[in-house]
Amino acid sequence: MSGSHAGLNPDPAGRLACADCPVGDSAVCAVLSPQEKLALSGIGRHRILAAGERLFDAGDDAIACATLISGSLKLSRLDEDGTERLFGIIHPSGFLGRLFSTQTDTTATALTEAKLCIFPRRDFERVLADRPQLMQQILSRTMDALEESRALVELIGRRSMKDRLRGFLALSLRGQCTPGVTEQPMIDLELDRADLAALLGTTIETLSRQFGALEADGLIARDGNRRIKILDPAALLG
Amino acid sequence: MSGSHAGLNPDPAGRLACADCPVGDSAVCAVLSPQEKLALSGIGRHRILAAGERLFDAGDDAIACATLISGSLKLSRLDEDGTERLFGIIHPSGFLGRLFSTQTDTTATALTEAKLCIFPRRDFERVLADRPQLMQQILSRTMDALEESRALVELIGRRSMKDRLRGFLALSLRGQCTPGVTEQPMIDLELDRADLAALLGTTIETLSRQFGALEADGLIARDGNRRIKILDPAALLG
DNA sequence: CGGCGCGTTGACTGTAGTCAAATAAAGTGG
DNA sequence: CCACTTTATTTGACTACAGTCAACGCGCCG
Repeated sequence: MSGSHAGLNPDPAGRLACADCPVGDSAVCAVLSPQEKLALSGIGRHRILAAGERLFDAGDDAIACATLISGSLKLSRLDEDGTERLFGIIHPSGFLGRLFSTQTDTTATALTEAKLCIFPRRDFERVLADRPQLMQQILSRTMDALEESRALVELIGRRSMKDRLRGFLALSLRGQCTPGVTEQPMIDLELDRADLAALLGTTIETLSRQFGALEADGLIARDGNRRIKILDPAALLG
Repeated sequence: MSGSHAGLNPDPAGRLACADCPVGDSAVCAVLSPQEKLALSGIGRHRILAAGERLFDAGDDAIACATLISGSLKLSRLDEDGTERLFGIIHPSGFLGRLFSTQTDTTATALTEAKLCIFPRRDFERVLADRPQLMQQILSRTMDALEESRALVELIGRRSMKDRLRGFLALSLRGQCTPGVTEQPMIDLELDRADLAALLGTTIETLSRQFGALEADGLIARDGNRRIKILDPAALLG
């Protein structure tokens, strides 16, 4: 790798180089022609967030939407009493931002170092109006996000914490789609206990006990704090 | 009123009459010109659901999207263990349906008698591709729905049931937007206890007790099973 | 070595779930 | 309009589970 940021070589003027973008064929802009991408890249710029750094999803008027190039982000909001609540995790090629609307107070925080391709909201909306395929792409992803949010509602609506954690692990399992049929797949938790508790609507103590319970049941085995081996995938999904 | 269905007079052939549609200027189709509406009405038809009747949101390939004309619907899904889980309520002029996707198992059930304007998914998608304003309208509403779903996540993520119910009442209060500044506004619950429990992720017994607790606190007063007078709006929202 | 961040464990309390029964509301037919 | 049936909601007693506060273990870095 020649640059410090693998897979991305912005030219000296800071223009986006789409040609060698690692998510060029899976992000929303994949539906655009090279010329259209060039036009879009004219209004966007790159930004790198260090782990823990926050991007204001909508609170900031200038930077309202973005594609995640690498790393991962958590979407969260602060309750009125100061408690953090997680809504989901964004992975590379994911799109984030609230178009056509007054701003929300949802923030995006980098879980790892994260590279983003960000666009001013107004400019992006203008481009959108002329490119139906791009708008359809965004619509489709927004509907996916809605689906995902409802899956979360379903998850945290469960009464027992053991079921919530089981359900979360089941979702993670599907999400990771480990290539190659592993009998006992591994899950990498991208969240620490505090974030996972904020996602599932519980406390770190209860979470810890439920991990213990699932392990005692022979369903999982822990390897360090964030690696989980699934001993009985059938029981997890069932 | 001449017909049995107030505000709607489909012609003898079953074609939609958009001219006197009660939600014609607030539904997604409001952005279309009269001619465009005519074209759209050619692919849609009306349907009336009796209270309790279900419309398969996506399980049915032929009927995949719709605008609600009157009445109200609940969106729900059945957990693998047979428990119903609510995701939200649709009101007149609301749009429902999952475009551009494999089907989900979310169903829509009429809470009251409900009139819908339904469209075959494929046909609707074709129209969408040619009408950017309509697509933008749908995108905007989908983002609203996502916002709403996240508000629900925030709600049911709260640990205490009293807070959940308080939060729900607060949302209902904003939602109803009673015209005229009432000091002690009324809320009409559109859901029975079972549905409300399914929405908030609890049981009808606990719900009942929390209603009692809020009443004992002097926050609300109940009038029958579904009417709530808000005695202290400030405490509810705070 | 000692402090610090993160996760686990323990003891205790409070709150929500469960099963069962009573009461209130709504619908039905005379 | 009233008596009766059916359904919806409330209340009670009990149990189990999750939250809270506090202490401990562990790996990491200065």
